[in-house]
Amino acid sequence: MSLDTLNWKILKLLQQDARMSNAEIGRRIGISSPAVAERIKKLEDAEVIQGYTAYVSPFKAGYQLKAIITLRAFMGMLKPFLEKVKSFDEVVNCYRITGNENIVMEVVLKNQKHLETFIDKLITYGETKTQIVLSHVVKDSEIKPA
Amino acid sequence: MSLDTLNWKILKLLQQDARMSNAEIGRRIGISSPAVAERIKKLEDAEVIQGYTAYVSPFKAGYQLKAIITLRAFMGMLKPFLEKVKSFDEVVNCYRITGNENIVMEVVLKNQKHLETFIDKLITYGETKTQIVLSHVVKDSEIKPA
DNA sequence: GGTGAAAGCATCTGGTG
DNA sequence: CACCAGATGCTTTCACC
Repeated sequence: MSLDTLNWKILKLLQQDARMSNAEIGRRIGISSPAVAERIKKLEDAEVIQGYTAYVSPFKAGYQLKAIITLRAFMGMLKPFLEKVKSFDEVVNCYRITGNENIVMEVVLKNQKHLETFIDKLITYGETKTQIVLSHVVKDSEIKPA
Repeated sequence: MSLDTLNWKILKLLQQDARMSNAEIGRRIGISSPAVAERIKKLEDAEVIQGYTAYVSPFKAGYQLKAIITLRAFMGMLKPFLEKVKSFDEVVNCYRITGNENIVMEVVLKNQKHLETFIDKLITYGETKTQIVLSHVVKDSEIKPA
């Protein structure tokens, strides 16, 4: 998929505001709205754009705590964990990584008690390390031309 | 801000597809489109919804590598780093955390060479630990009622 | 990539419980 | 106060160039 200047301008605008109308995008980058629609469709079909999402504040939604939890899975427990983790509502992001530890997760929690019960759910799968998030310094910054 | 059942249904739909029209949302949850528009506006004003974004595949955009980099800042280098990190295009997310290490970052990189030059940029600020992401098991899962 | 007509949508207004 | 219904102006969509 060729990402020319125009496509990158569209990606930039949609990353900044996914609900911007095609007409408005067209006005800003100097093409007609059908042309914008066509380009967006191709970007979606090529899976350059994988979806559009509203960013809901976990804090405003009742999650007072954010944490980074690292897991070092016990022998034979990595596969079961990878299946199970999808069902944990607390886990916003989960990465499988290289190194001594196998998993890094970003989790949201209601309070300390919730953190405690969540960690208890993990101990069957492996050793955990928990780091509480103090602030979110950079938040889903936009992908730029490589 | 009160998050009733209807508001949570709207949040769910917008998290799944931020470009869904108000009319379509209204059809699915059983209210009129002006009512949807009004509720969305209030959710935005209360900063429950903090924005709408297109998810662009880093891989399709030319970033072959993803990594989790942990930084333990040198004495007096945390503040300068927190200022500087916003300008690093490679950093998609950056958290300040509790514990021995001060910072966790999610970064996207073109290739190993790019990883090397990026780590070089960090060594003035502190000690780094790099973990290459093998797979993204859970990706920005939606926030659910707490 | 543009244009123009038809269908659909957002938004404003006024009105109801 | 939250919602609905109808009118108006944009927007999307589809034809075609």
